[in-house]
This record gives sequence, C-alpha cells and structure tokens, in this order.
Amino acid sequence: MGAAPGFLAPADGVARWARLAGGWRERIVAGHWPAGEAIPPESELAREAGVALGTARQALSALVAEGLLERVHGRGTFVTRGLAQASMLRFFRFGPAAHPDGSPDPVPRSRILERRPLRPSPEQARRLGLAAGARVLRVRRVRRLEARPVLLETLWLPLPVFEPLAVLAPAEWDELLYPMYSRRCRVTIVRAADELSFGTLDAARAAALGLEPGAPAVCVEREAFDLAGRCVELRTTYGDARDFRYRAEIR
Amino acid sequence: MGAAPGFLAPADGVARWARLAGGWRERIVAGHWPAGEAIPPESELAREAGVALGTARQALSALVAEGLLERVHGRGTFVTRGLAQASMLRFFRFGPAAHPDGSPDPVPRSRILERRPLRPSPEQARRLGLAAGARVLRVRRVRRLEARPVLLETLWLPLPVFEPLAVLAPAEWDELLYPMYSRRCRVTIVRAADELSFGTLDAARAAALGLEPGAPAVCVEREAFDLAGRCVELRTTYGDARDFRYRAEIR
DNA sequence: AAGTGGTCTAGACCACTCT
DNA sequence: GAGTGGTCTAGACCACTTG
Repeated sequence: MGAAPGFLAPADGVARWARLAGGWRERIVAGHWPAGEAIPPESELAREAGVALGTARQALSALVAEGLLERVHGRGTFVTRGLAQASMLRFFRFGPAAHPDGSPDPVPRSRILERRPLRPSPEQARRLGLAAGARVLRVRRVRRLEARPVLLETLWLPLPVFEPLAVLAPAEWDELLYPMYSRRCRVTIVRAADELSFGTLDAARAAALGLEPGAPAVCVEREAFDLAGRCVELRTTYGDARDFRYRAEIR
Repeated sequence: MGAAPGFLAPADGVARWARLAGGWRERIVAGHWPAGEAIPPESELAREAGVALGTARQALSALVAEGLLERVHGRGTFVTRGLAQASMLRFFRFGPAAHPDGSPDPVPRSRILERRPLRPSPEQARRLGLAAGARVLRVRRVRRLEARPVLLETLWLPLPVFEPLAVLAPAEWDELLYPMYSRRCRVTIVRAADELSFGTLDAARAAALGLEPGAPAVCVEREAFDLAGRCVELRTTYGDARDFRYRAEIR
C-alpha cells in the first residue's frame, strides 16, 4: 500500500511537507490556481492531503518563502501577482526631488523607439531556453522623467508567448511592464537578476539620452523569471553613471 | 497570577514565541551566549520557559531568520560568528582569472597607509551613534591583488571599543577584518549596507591606485552593524569603475 | 456569526552527529 | 548509544476579516 497514488507513502527521503509543496507548486505553475486568487483554506488542503494542519502549514510556508504565495491573516492564502515595483529607477537618483521613503515613486513616461520580431543571438537563445529557429520580440524604448530622457532600454521577449505585445498599439502599453505581461500574456514575473557594469555611451545611445558621446554610463543587464523559474525576459538598460546610486544590503 | 515574573501571562498582544525570542536575543547581544558557541538544546529551552517544544522552535526560527543563530542538524544551535565573506571584491571582477563559482575567492594583500585616532565629523558621529567628544580610529589602506593596487579604503571605527586595533602592529592585521574585529574587539558584524555611486578619482586617490587623475571610479560607502543592530563601522572604498561588476537579485 | 490564518500544546518518532 | 535538531500528529483556542 505504499505506491498507491494519493496515499502518503513513508516518502523516499523527502519530507511530507516538501512533497505537498511540490504538488501545490505545480498547480500554481500550471495556472490551476490562478495568479492573484485565493487557494483553498489550510484546513481543506490538510484534509484533502490527509495530513495534520501543521504539516500543511509548513508546506505553505515554504511556498510563501519562495514568493509563490502570500498569506493574509483572516482572508486567505493567495497566489502572487508577481513583481510590480522592480523598476530600473531603483538604481538611479534623478532630479532634485529624491523620494525619501514615503513619497510614491515618480513613474516615468516611456516612448517606444522600435519593436520588431527577429532571431535571437545564440547567447540570448541559450539564456531564454529557446530552441533553434525560435523568434523573439525586440523592443527599444526611452524612459523620460519630466521630459528628460533618463533610461535607454532594450528588451528581448520570446515570441509565441509575447505575441500580444507585437500587435498591441504603443499607446496601449502600460508604464509597468510586469503587470502588463501578466494581463496581456499570462506571464507572471516573480524573480529577476540584474548584472551591473560600467561603460561609456556610443554616439547613438548618447544621442538618445541627450548626453555627449563617451559619457560614463551604467549598464544593467536583467534576466527575469516566471513562476516556473524559466527566464522569459532579457533586458539591457543604460543610464547616466553620474545619476547612479544603489543600496545593497548584506544579510 | 498574571504579572508574576517567569510566569507566562496571556501576553499583551505579543505572541509567546516573540517574547521568548526577545529574551534570547538579549542573551546573545549581552554575550551571555557567546558567539560561535552552542546554546542550550531546544528541549531544555522549552522546559525552562515552560512552553511546548513547537513554541520554542518557532522562537528560535525567528532568531535564525534574523541571522543571530544557526542550526545544525544533530549538533546543536549556535550563535553566529558574523559575516566573514563580505569583501568589497564582490563588487569587482579583477584580472584575467574570474572565479566562476567554485574556485576560492582570491584574498588580496592589504597595506595600511595611515592609522590614527581623531574626532569624527558630525555626520559620522550621528551614523555611529556617538556622543559629542567621542573619538574614532581612522584607518586607510590599499588592497592589492597580485601586486596590483585595486581598492582604496578608509575606515572609521568608534574608539573605546576598537582600541585594540589602535595599538596592534600593522603586520598583525588579518586580511579579513570582521573575524579580526570579533577576536580582538569582541565585536560581531552581522549585517552591512553598501551604498554604491559613481565618480572620478582626484590626483591623490588616483596615484594610490596607479590610475590617471580623473579616472572613473565606483565608490562604496558601507555601514556595518553588530549583534545589537548598532552601526559600528563606517567604510568608504574606491575602485576602478571599469572593473565594476555586481549582481543584484530581486526577490 | 462564519470563515480564515496564527498560536500553542503534549506528545511520538525520525535523521543526523559524535563518542 | 546518547544527544541533537527535524518531522508529524490531533487536537484547542485566539486574532483578524468579511458579510
């Protein structure tokens, strides 16, 4: 009676809560439990799984720690809506009005310079986990803060998935990309990794940012990941190095 | 029978595990439970506190999450020794041999350029939480990687506490400062915050790093905190911006 | 008032480490 | 084998949110 599906065998070295978490993670990734909605209550999950409440709670805690779930006391447990405030602005301090923790982040205005499907470089295909022959949507845009261009961005988005953005009118684009990915393409971004480096701007990039050629710039290369942990966005952002300011916490 | 000391009153809105964690945090901060040593076993802590094992474990988990404790299955629960690998090198990629995750970090050689007690600036005194008239030890040093100077550092350390370093022979200084703080001054660094910005080097700093004046540089301003959460180290580090490379994870 | 997650108990047994 | 932390149970009751 050990291998019957649905029955809890003594487990092959994996704790019961970890196996439960695995199953529930699959439901989230598959969209069986949709983003932003409540999952069944702990009591029901425990009963269904045939485990004690504490065991179910431990499994849920693991998924909360992973960022897939959020608990709200008295209301329920919800599938994450993903990242919203992951703006590149967090790497820079523009203008006279810094926002000393309390005032809302000033949202920039974006203008799309270019948007077209093309073949990714081998390196890009590898990072996006794409098969040979796959296509991506490349988007270039400038982000302005009170009329001043401050960030120059290029995005690469795998194409079957992000097709809705290939045909969406530029005026319909939201300022916050990740909520838009969620609504238009059913892609939830839950994690991102930014690689920062320093360089100088070539003539074209400098012109787009209203700076002199050779101006010092910070380059941010981002990989963003969905619920399943797949890399689904590559992004390169340039900004004036003299506006660069970033706080890194250790531990 | 509610207010008797040692007896567990229903708590004034604070969970029992949170109150236990508070008491144990005090023991750690006070050095009653010394850094690196094991604390009493969970079973004993629970019995002493008059709570169930699960409650004691929840309190311990909170302290582990804070970074004050570390659990080792089968061996015990230990007070943290603090940060060790918080080197400024993590912000840079020097030389031909990158270390692609696996090879040990190449430890640089340091040379102390200056070391002397002085009065901190008002801003420094504020950040270190020092009273008027307090003194700090200022230390300047260059860090070399295979004979090449790569980092220029200035440290400010509050003086009654760091007195041992004021008289310690420069040759006796360790490469890793935080373990040395722990051994020589009984100060455990558990957290640090680094503020990154970009600028150019003045003539003196450029000379110390073997670069041309006006060379692009990354400036790292660090605040480091002890077990009690007090800021006990200020540090400013300069390095060639062209060697700068840093990975920031979101969520 | 009903339903949710959060706290807490008093055990039992398992997995790991060290002697 | 003794001692440690890790898992799990089957409850009870509390705190918060909503209708």
